[in-house]
Amino acid sequence: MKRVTLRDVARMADTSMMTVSRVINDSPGVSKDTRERIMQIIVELGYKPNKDARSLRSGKTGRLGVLVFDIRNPFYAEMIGEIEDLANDRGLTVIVTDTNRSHQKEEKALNLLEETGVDSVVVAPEGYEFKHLERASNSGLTVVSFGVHFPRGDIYEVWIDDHEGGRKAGEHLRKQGVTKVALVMDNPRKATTVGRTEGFLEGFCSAGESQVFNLQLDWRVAYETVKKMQTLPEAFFCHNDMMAIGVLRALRERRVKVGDEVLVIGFDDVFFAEATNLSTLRIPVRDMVGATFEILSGKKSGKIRYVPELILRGSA
Amino acid sequence: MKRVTLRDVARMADTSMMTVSRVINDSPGVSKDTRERIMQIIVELGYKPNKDARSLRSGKTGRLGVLVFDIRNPFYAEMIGEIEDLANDRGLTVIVTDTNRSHQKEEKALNLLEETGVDSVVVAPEGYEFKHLERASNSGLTVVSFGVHFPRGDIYEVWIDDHEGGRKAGEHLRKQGVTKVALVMDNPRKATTVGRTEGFLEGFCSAGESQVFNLQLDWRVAYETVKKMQTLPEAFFCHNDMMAIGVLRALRERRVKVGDEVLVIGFDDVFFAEATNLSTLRIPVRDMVGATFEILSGKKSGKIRYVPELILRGSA
DNA sequence: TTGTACGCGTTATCAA
DNA sequence: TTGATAACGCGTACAA
Repeated sequence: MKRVTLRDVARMADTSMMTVSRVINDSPGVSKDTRERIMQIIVELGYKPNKDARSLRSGKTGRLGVLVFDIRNPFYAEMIGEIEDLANDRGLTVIVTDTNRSHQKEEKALNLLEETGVDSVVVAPEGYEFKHLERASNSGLTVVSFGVHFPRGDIYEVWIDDHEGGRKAGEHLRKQGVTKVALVMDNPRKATTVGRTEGFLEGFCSAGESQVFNLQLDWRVAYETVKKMQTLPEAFFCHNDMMAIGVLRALRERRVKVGDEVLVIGFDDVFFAEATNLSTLRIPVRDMVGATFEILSGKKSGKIRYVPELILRGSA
Repeated sequence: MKRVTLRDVARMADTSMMTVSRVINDSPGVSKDTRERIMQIIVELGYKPNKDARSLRSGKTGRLGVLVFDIRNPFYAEMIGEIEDLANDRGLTVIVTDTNRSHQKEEKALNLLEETGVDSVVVAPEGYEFKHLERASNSGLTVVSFGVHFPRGDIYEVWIDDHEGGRKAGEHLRKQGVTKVALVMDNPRKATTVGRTEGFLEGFCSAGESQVFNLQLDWRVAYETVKKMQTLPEAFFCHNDMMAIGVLRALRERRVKVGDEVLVIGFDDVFFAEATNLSTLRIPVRDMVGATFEILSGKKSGKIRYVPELILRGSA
């Protein structure tokens, strides 16, 4: 099963490799006759251009790297799905890497992608450091930070305004008359956590008592934490829907009526938020991926901001 | 920012490209001195081998293609996550494509992967046709079907015994005294659907009345179907956990006590099954991915079978 | 409109 | 132990 090459096609068509090359690239300068004849032979032989040779020659890889923070979180799966759709339309190959919630792995994976060879990288970063992103960007890669905002970082971004999202949640709970609230958040070193927490407290106006938990980003941890709480607050604001689902489970086991006795708000609006009737802050993934590709294609640049929308369902 | 090549390193080290090549490949035949000297220069210059050139030269791409049926379903996200882990250990690059529940797209994506160039493909197929898999396999690619069994297909498989899984569910419900059950299944043309349905009916022993719905694989559709049902059965057996979550939502809105008045069993055991207390048939994704890599590395071959385990939680 | 020659970065082969 | 040369498959520059 030897691979069919340009040379084989040329030989078969009794012409030069160059002419065949022109045909497969739709370049001008080939007569209709020759073009058709060659086309036929290409189909006959089942010729497929070798992309590695092309990349080697052209310097462009036609590959797009995607680094996600946690592929098991449906938010990122959704993001990948949307990216794939657009990438496919543009004939790009998508290389996905799960950084598994580890900053160290994020750096490693980024290096690996550079070695593998990609034209650009979309990163949903851990959100603490950004030096590695800048470095990659400086070394000639187009880098887009997806979701996370680094005000002092010099990289492209399609970011979500965490502060504003938090504010909306806080404001809503205050208006609902909530006075005692618990925040089930991620690591406080991250920009995301700080934004959501501070935004919330601003919107909540210190109207009452608030307690902040900074936990590992894992629904099970959230579950166990709430399960063990001595006294429950009147509401929970969760770092994302995954954490929220853990909280919901704990509340269910404690036989608390969610949306009535205790309110819960998540963040992201993944599919199971709707399916489990969870109020949450919607991140417009699809639009954001669209913007990402506009950056990749050079139509836009800089830092593009999106604001989450508060989606009210049964839980709050 | 020109790329540093082997030639640059060789020039700098005042030696030949070949020697440098030997160093970066840990090949024998280089003196300790030269090796160390070259190593140092490699670090100094920040040299990274160009994988495209390597692939071109060696014929091996170091790339693994993964085709999943629906990346938004956490089952597949989990599968990808596990594959990534093992691929990383082996220095493989993973190229993921979501076939978006479309057989047509599955075929297209497979072709695309062949053009992109991969050494092997793991495909979680739609599960109706398998000709395209055989074709790809015959053209020199290592193809592994993940999850789906094609008894008459001549391709490697790491498959899950749907029939046995269904049987376990049916048997359990029968023993619970259920007599009226509804099956919320996928397209009946698929091997998976047939296996789960027939297995269930066998285990259920036609002990009572059963009604089969063949729906589009979408939690929303499942939700709407159950929402509209005139009379409810005593139990639901769902094609997967995604469908089950739709059923659960409908039941909740109908104010039915799940696990008490109506039982529900899913399939897959994704993370939200545990979080929402859903009984289900667990597919050992991690083990299966391990087996997949044993096939890829040539340590195993043929068709490797796994049996789902019935995980009982509150819903049944 | 068509063809020739060279180079992209690497490795296999063979010779020194 | 080291190096020269060719080749992997393709595209660009230039010539015909």
